[in-house]
Amino acid sequence: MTDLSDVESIIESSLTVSSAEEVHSLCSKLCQLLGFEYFLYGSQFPTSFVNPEYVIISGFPEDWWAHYNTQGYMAIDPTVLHCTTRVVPLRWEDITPDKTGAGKLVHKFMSEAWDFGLRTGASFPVHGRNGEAAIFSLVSNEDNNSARGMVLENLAIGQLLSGYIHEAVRRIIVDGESTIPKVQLTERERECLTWAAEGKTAWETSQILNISERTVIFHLQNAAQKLQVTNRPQAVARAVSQQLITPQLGRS
Amino acid sequence: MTDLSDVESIIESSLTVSSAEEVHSLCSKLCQLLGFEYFLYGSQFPTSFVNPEYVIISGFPEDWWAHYNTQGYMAIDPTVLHCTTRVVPLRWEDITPDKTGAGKLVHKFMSEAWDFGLRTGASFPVHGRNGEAAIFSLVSNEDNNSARGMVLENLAIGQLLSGYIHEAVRRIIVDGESTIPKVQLTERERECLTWAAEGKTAWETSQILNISERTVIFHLQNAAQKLQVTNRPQAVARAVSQQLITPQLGRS
DNA sequence: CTAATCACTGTAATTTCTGACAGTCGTCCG
DNA sequence: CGGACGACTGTCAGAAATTACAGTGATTAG
Repeated sequence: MTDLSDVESIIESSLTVSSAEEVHSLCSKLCQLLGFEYFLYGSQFPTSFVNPEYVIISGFPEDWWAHYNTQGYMAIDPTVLHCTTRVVPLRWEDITPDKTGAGKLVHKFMSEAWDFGLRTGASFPVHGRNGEAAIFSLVSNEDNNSARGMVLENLAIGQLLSGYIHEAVRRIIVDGESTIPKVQLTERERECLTWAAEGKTAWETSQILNISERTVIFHLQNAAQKLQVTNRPQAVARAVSQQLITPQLGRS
Repeated sequence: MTDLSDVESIIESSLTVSSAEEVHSLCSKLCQLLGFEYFLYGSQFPTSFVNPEYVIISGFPEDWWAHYNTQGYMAIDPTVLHCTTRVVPLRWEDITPDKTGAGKLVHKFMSEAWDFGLRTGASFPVHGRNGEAAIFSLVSNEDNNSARGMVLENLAIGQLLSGYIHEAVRRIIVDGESTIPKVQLTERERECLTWAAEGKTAWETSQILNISERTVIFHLQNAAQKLQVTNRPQAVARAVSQQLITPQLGRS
């Protein structure tokens, strides 16, 4: 079992790191601490549905990672699939592809990973406040009961620390320089977008907010400009996926 | 430290529970196991931005919970605020409202909670695959260092189990009967919605997909009907928030 | 005080969306 | 084989959104 003070120290470090390199070494440290050889952090920010932004911090063997990318394995990786759809960790031993059709590819993928030293591990999903999805994997190159026991023992710690790692990345990447823009909407812009997302026309929204239809259009146009989008459906999609508008608390 | 086999048994139970009552007793069990007196599970499903669906499973003192609701405390509850914006647990001892303005209300709120026996605890955020946000709180009525130590020790376990609880609720509520409908879109409907969410007009989408503009409109109308919405922005908003359309893997 | 920001309003031309009409073609399943 | 379903296409009228024009008034930060 891992020492509580070590975990606390990693949490504290995660709150102060300020570059991707520091996150990398922090991950390495926690990886070692928990007894694993390899790690991988990856996240996807919903800046666009067709070309989302990715942030990858890899502690996987370089040749495997290169192979993974040239083969486009992300599309079939069962850990990625799990982490985009679930909120609980995936123990790699629980991956059981069927031998037919798509399962065959997954089988090949996993045996290749095994050959590169990625043998026993767990993947932790993190879903963030801005609609981003992240995965953090911890992997051992042992393939035995002791390694599997280690995975089980660290399931909770791994899930907890994945959250802190993700928030560190988020702070550095999104709130920092980055290609991922930070958009500040005004109260009115949010209101108008919310009602648009609710299916109201500009005129209907104007009745709800007791302002003129023209003003509603004005706010929606300003919002669209800030979001760098060209029309209302796209503005609504961005606002929703970046969680600039969220279901109101305390209603219903 | 909690026994690993107890945690495993709770995880297993979470996979088979089939009613809200069973979830309640499962939560009670884990609450006791970790040494707490009270729990609360709450989640919000983004079925609508104005009237979201709530699922509450309360193991809080009844009179406090009634008071909480009549006062509309959800809007100011710092644990709710934390869990809607963060992905890591909140230790209640870290809540430090300023004494000015809104902080004053929070202060009042917390001292009232203390009076009802809610004194030391932690709240765990869970963000789900369909844009839903959940909070799981574990609370002790002790207010001393041993209780605070207990919170710290169970931070990882609590975060892990919150995920399993949430998935159990999700399975029962959303995939079961429920007021939250499960929508199945066809491939074409998803494609058309995705491009609409990218800001493409029906005509532009028709060029991308090599079909007629009329057909794109047709698919969008069918999607809107399935989603029970009245126009395109709303259809896009629903599809995004229910993650019926998601950023494509392996691009960018 | 000045500049910036936000909330607000109007007109007019053009494009896009919505809704209601009416169909074809192919596949899968009982 | 018949029925259900998905993908596909067309026209037309009315409603809504987009773009571009041109402003007012209030508040706030430097």
